[in-house]
Amino acid sequence: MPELPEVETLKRSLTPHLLGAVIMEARFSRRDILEISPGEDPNRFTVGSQITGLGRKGKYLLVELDHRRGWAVHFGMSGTMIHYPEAPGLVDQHTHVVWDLRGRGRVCYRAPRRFGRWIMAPSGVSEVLGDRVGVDALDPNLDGDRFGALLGQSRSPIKSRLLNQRLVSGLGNIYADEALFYAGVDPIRRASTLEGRWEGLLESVRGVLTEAIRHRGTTFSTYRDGQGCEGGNRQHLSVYGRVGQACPRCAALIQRSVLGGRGTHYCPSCQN
DNA sequence: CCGAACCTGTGT
DNA sequence: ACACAGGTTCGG
Repeated sequence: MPELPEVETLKRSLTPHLLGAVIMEARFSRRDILEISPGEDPNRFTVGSQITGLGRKGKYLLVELDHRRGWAVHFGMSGTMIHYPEAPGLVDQHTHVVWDLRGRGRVCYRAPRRFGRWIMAPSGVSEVLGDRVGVDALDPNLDGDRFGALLGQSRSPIKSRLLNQRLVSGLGNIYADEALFYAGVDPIRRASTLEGRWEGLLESVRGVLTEAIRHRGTTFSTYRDGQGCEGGNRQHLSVYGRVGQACPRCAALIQRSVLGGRGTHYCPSCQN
């Protein structure tokens, strides 16, 4: 579910409640969503620590504990992390992590489909992701040339390149489709043929992401921010989820196809 | 590179 | 019963 704008919204909405809090008690109820170093115990690793910062890289929420340790949290398709001012909050069979904060309520992580992951970082939460997450799409150091150099070295469809988190991170199915629409680029166009259009595509990527953050993310069904509130960006989407509706630019009908196994939404007339 | 796999839930 | 869903990884 959450792509970059949703995780960014989550981070911002959780920060005032979590920053500086001490984790009094923790319950990790499913081993299979944890990536932990052998011999480490998630509870012992966590309990008694102070939350010293919240960050984000791509679609990962970085929870920094004291002594440079922490957790890198991924939400898969259906994950949520909600802060409740007091217990119990929503705890059911899909709630896999619960943290009780001293005097500051409780955080519950739910992931009904269990595609999410908690990656333990015993030394450096931003480094633990290694090369599985490339430069963040909103990183100011990313420019058109670098963007093109990263994505353009392949004959794969440009949309598949945008979805590859090892190259540039943060885009998922919604915002890849939206960015390609704004840039006027056909999703199946081969990446190696985008010569001269990288600057424009990167501008479109940044545009759709920052607008979505401004609207606090897109909620189709399960996305919620740190207080359990829905995002308001859905009504601002141009093509995603709008099959059969008029293109906002040329009034042709938005189409849907399947690319790399993902539903792909585009205007057949504006995008080439 | 595509499809399948990993999961549960929802809508037709 | 079947298709589909905001993601990632693996095998062929």
